[in-house]
Amino acid sequence: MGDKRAELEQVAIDAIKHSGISSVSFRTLAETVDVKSSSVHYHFPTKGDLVESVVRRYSEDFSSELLRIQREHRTLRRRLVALIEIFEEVSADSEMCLCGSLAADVHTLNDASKRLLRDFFATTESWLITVIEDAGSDAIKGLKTHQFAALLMASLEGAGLLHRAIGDAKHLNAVRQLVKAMT
Amino acid sequence: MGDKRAELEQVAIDAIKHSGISSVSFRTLAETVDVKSSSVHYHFPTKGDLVESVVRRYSEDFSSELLRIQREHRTLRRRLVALIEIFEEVSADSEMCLCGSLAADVHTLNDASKRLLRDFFATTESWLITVIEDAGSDAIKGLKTHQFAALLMASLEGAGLLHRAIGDAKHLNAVRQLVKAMT
DNA sequence: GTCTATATACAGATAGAC
DNA sequence: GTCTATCTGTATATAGAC
Repeated sequence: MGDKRAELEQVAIDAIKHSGISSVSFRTLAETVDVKSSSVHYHFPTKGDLVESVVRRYSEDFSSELLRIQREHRTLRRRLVALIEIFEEVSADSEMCLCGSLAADVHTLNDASKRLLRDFFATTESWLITVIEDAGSDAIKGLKTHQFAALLMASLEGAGLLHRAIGDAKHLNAVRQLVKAMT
Repeated sequence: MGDKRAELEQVAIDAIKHSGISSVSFRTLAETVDVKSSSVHYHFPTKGDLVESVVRRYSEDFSSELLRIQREHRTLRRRLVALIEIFEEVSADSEMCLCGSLAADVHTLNDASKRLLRDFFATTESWLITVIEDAGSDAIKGLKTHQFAALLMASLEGAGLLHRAIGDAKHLNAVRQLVKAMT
């Protein structure tokens, strides 16, 4: 375990994805990586600093995944299904999107983290718009491109939330079905 | 203020819709209705009892709204738009669906409340299936009835979550557009 | 970088007087 | 039904030794 800071970030990310920011304390975090809570404060002076770091890291990793999808898949449908599969894999571990999870507790976040959350959703929707336009569409069955992107964003976050809460995959299945029906 | 118990429930409901269960404490609740926290414990022995009561009350009120929509509107599209408008009104107050808000903190709930949450989503989706079938459809543009219902449920909760978090109405607008495009 | 020790605040909950 | 007083646990955060 060379990089304690990175280790702490990863443990925090998993905990937030699993049960939200309120389940992350400096004490539990410290126990998991086998240090004392004051050592966690050495790496992250305040909880706000910790949250800021994990959102930044998660957003970077997620953007890389989006680029990988664009590289590995050529059709709109396959690209969208690949995105849905990311959400399905996270749900299979009883977790959800880190930013969706934090969105539920936005009132506890500092301004920098709020901005990073906004950026995450904006960036992901921009990617959606790009791959739709890349397929030569400016509308999908009556929905403008930006509306279809917003619908997918909301559906994926909502389905992820419901899956984590009640353990049912049907909502994510429905999103998958929507994509198959509309592309 | 005759009924302190009902008053406490209403304050708790508003707080949960606005910022989640973690924002509700016996102390803040007590101050809002001008009693002491021990008096809140008289009405609700534990926090679990309080949550159970508010979910039950919210679910009953919501079911009444669904019945009202069925009474006041005749076409599928108008009924679905009326449901979306409920979510839009809540979002306009910077709040979201109580059960969607609690879904994010499901790990803090007792078993009874978890069951009530599940029931809320199941009941609402059953209503959706009923009004779709009532319109004579067993599928909507490639989606089976139950899949379209699940998609709407996830979209509405997700859009409500995102609206509360980042203050943008575009996701709920997209759901409205979906309904217009598909009915 | 990590530790011990501690400050301070707030959480849920209970006992017993009125 | 509501109060005062209190218990216990946990949270974020800091000072200072090693």
